[in-house]
Amino acid sequence: MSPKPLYRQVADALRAEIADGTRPPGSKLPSERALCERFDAARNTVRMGLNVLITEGLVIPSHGRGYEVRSAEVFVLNASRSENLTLPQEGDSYTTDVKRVGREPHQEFRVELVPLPPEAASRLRVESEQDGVLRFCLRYLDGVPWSTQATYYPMWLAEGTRIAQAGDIAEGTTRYLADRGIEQVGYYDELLTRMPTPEEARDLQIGPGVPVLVWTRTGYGSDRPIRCTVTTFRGDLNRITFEVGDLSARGGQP
Amino acid sequence: MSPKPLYRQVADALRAEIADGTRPPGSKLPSERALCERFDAARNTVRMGLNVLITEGLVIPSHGRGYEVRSAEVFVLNASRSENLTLPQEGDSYTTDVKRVGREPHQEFRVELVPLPPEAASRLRVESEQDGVLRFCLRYLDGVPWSTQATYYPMWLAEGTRIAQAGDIAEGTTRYLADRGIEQVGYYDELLTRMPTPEEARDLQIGPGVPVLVWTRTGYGSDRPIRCTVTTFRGDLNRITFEVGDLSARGGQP
DNA sequence: TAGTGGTCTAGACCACCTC
DNA sequence: AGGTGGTCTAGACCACTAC
Repeated sequence: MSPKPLYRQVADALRAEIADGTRPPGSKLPSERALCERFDAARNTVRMGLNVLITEGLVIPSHGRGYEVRSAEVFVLNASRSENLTLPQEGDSYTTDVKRVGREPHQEFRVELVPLPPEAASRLRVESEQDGVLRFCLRYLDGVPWSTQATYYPMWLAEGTRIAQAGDIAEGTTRYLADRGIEQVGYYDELLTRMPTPEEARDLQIGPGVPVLVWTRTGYGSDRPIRCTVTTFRGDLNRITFEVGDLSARGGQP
Repeated sequence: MSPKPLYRQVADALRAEIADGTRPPGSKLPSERALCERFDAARNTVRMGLNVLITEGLVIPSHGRGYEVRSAEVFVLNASRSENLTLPQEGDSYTTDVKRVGREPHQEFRVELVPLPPEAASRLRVESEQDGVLRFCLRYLDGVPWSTQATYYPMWLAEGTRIAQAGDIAEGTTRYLADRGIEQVGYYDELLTRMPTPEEARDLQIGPGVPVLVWTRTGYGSDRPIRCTVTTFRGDLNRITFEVGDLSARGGQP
């Protein structure tokens, strides 16, 4: 039996203390130098142990203020009800969903004409590099960066609509298009997870050790795809749900 | 302007070389000592830079063999078609789905009577800590650990069925129960991502810097929940999809 | 055996935050 | 000012892998 490396002992000990409630969410860990004494280790070794916990998403380091045990308050997005045009909405789906649970939405918005990235182009079934309309949102919840959403539209759809024009579409683009005869009759959702790119980490203010959840919805008209929406969530703050079939036995649970 | 820290320069330079194809997936990075020379840095500093790339999921370190650029070959699981009893199946959903794309499934299986964990108990609407049946799978794809699946059943359902007995149920449990009058009329899916626990990292042989994708499906009968399935995927190797509505415009795409 | 990454030490100086 | 984490050095020895 080889003994565990010292830095793992540090990580394991602290992880156990977090798990059993000795160090509740929001509390501070002892300082690195204090942990050096406790474990009789060099500072680099203690830092390696703390790094494990950061990578596991358990603690957040703050320069000059110590390490804090992370608290988890997640937002649940119901992907089945989102964009369901038969449900009552005030404004777009995001605003509706967030207000429904009594939290405060805010979004920064922009519209661009861009060459379609390969993933969007293939999903929209147009040539890659061809231009398309990008409607981009950086979304906040109670002032905290929460997710980014990029929706790509093919050029043929931009003509004769306000899609390519700057400015929010108050009723939501899905409804706006539906009212103009471009109806979304079905969609294809893809979900994946990975570590954030440096750009995503910056936009969403993601610390190290937190993955992103990427939700790609391709919306279809009766004869061709009409849009491709890529939503990137902070993995530590979000959960996505789908409802299928008869859930009357479920009651009104969240 | 403060210059970037040296270890970030190391990470950025290597990340760029990976992105532009200079270092293709499967290739080896120069050794730590070689990178020390190239960047005129101490070994610890180079290791900090490499650590960034590990955390981003871009490279995998192997003791004694160097760092390898990770290659991504993902498996796509269609959660809408999975368990759809109207589709032809040979055996359970997992086996069917994997064979459909010409890959080799393998699973290690066990059945236990356990106190229900809180998340499962609340979803099954029984008291926490009460006993339930756990059917657990560790699943491989082409010999690589791919996902774990834990399905919890309430005790009332175990009586008079083979659910609580060890051994695989060849036709799949969903069909087995349906054939015995316990029909799943709807389900509620939840998706989240996080970093793996040490146990998950061991079972799935997940390296540092790779998140897991957790898919929880609660199946409902006409009057109450009948099971809760928690599937934990390696985030680097899996993607989940959902289909809703009329997708005839989509054709037979994968 | 030689080269690789894994672990670890004992310092140093800097940048940030709180008081 | 004093404590915190952030960065960095220059070594050391061990464990694993390849040849």
